[in-house]
Amino acid sequence: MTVSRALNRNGYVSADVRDRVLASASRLNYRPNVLARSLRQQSTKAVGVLLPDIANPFSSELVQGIESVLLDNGYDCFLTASLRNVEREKSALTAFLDHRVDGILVATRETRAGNEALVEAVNRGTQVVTIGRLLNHDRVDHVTADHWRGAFDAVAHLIALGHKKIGFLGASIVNGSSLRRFAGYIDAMHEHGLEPKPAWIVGPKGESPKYSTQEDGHEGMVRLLTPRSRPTAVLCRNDFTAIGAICAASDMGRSVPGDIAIAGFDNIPISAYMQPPLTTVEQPTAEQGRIAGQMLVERLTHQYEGSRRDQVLPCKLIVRKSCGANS
Amino acid sequence: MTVSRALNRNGYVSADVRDRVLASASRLNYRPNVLARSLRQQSTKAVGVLLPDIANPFSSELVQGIESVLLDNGYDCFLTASLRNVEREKSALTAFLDHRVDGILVATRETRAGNEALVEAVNRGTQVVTIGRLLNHDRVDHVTADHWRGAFDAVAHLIALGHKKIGFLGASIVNGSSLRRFAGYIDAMHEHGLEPKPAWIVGPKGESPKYSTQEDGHEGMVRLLTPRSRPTAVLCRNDFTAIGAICAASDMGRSVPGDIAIAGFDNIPISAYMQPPLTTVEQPTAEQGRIAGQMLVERLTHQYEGSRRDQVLPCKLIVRKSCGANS
DNA sequence: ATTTTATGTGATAACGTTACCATGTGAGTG
DNA sequence: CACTCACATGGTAACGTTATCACATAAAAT
Repeated sequence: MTVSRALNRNGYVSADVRDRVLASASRLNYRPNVLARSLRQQSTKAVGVLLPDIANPFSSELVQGIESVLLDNGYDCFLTASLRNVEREKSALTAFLDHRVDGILVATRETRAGNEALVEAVNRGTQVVTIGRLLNHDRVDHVTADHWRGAFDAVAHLIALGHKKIGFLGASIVNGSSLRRFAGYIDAMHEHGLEPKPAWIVGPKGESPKYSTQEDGHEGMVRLLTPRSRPTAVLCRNDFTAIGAICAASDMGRSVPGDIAIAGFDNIPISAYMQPPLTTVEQPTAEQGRIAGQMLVERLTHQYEGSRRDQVLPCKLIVRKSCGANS
Repeated sequence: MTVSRALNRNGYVSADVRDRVLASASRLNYRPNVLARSLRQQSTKAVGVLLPDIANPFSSELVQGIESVLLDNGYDCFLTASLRNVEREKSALTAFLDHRVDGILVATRETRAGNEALVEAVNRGTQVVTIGRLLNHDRVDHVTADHWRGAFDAVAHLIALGHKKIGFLGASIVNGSSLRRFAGYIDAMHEHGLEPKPAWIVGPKGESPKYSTQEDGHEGMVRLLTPRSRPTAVLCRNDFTAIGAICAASDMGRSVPGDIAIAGFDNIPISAYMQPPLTTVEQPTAEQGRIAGQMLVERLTHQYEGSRRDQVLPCKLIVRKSCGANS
């Protein structure tokens, strides 16, 4: 017990004893067994971070924000990537719960099964904070960027440049409603008295909500440019799809932005280096991570115990050349 | 005890009792406490994966390979990103050790401090396998792609296309020797009777080994194209720098590959969608992950207890348009 | 002188598992 | 009939910590 006090520097220990304990510990290369400590204290001082995938600047930046807060507060972070796969997500969550993490940060897109698993986690006493994902639970805080307004602003920008036939790449009309970027596009069109035509909207074909890669963007742009009624501008679901779309347009002999303007979303670092540089919408990613981390820490330390907090951060339009603006 | 046997399905338990136990467990939403189990069994059935960064298709693919093997063998994986920062790497490693992972997979670039920490981990009994990183220890297996030959082949390709003034972007002559891609470039030049000029080689300016981003590539290409003695082709350290380089060339009014041929390394998914599509060297990333995972599992289960194994996998040249080959 | 307070040390139990051993049953064997 | 053997069940201790309590001493306050 005295040793424990000496190592943890709490309680009364004489300087002499403490020094001898610390000296022995360092001589023996002693490291406390976190398992035993966690078992006793019923707390691991570890949090799990559930990411959509990790080949993604978004995830990386988010994690930086998260870790900056959590490490400072004495929590270790363990990451897992769900690969946008429900099974993987559930098993990752189970792994976190089995390892008794104190809290979980979730940055994956919502799925039914995932939500159920999360609610169960909360009911078990694990604190959960979501990032860019809705989870209807009174004790689950939430932080997100305003994707809706980001898309709205991007469309407004395209309209200001004279475009009227504006398409969206990355959502299907049937199940796109949960994608706030898509909703922002639709609402912006209506707001400006324009009616989005179904032929200008391409996305996943089946039930799958996935449509996030360069391949998808390429395929989608081919579909957009083939029919008679073609858009003159396209807002893409994210920068990856936008990059695929630029490539497809170029493959089909169309110039960007001359024949078709293309805007992305997320402002991944590479988008500034495209030919042409990509106009896109930036979201405050690291900031979301920091805030989510902060919210989680406040829950874990009982600094905050109230009901759900929602924080929505603004996005920012980054104008480059892919939409023809002269800046 | 009987309950433990019933849940773990080992030892003798009557069918009746087992069913009742399982029924109760499921009714009570029981989950075994992994901490207690690990404490008792002196094994967590978890492995830590130390990644260079996570905004990287390389990491993502690697993790897929790793997880495919480890999950099948009953091990959970926890990821950490060192962000190419020695302090972060050490603290991540400490976190793994403190949480008593059974094994560690390391995919970061070697550093002195990192190596020392790893050797200490091994001496504590934690199994370590490295990926693309040398660690001189008799019990540490190692898997890597043949970066040297990949670069060698890429240079040979450029030479076959008629280039003689071939540069390298991403290493400095002083501390580039540990970068096998750079060594492959140098050796290929000599092998073909060409002498690489210092002016054709750009990389980090100080001690730092970092030179991996689009920004770096852009900056490097500007430096390459400014002086009188300019290369006609450049092999870049990776695809990110190559993409930055293409952008810089274009910014300076040079055509790729007309004025300057550019090759990358890694074949990240986006490289096929560049303008022009990037000629690059592919490494079998997921395969490295699978093999490393397999080696680790064999160590952990005592299926293999011999001395160090080294596995080197071949790279593959992916010819696209950025070097002017007509395919 | 007595009581309080601050300081220091250690015994004990508990966290939730499982390894190991002890015991018990009933069937089959010599 | 005694004996082995497969099957079944449970008691006990241990993994490495720390919360709690108990106690001891010395200094300070009454």
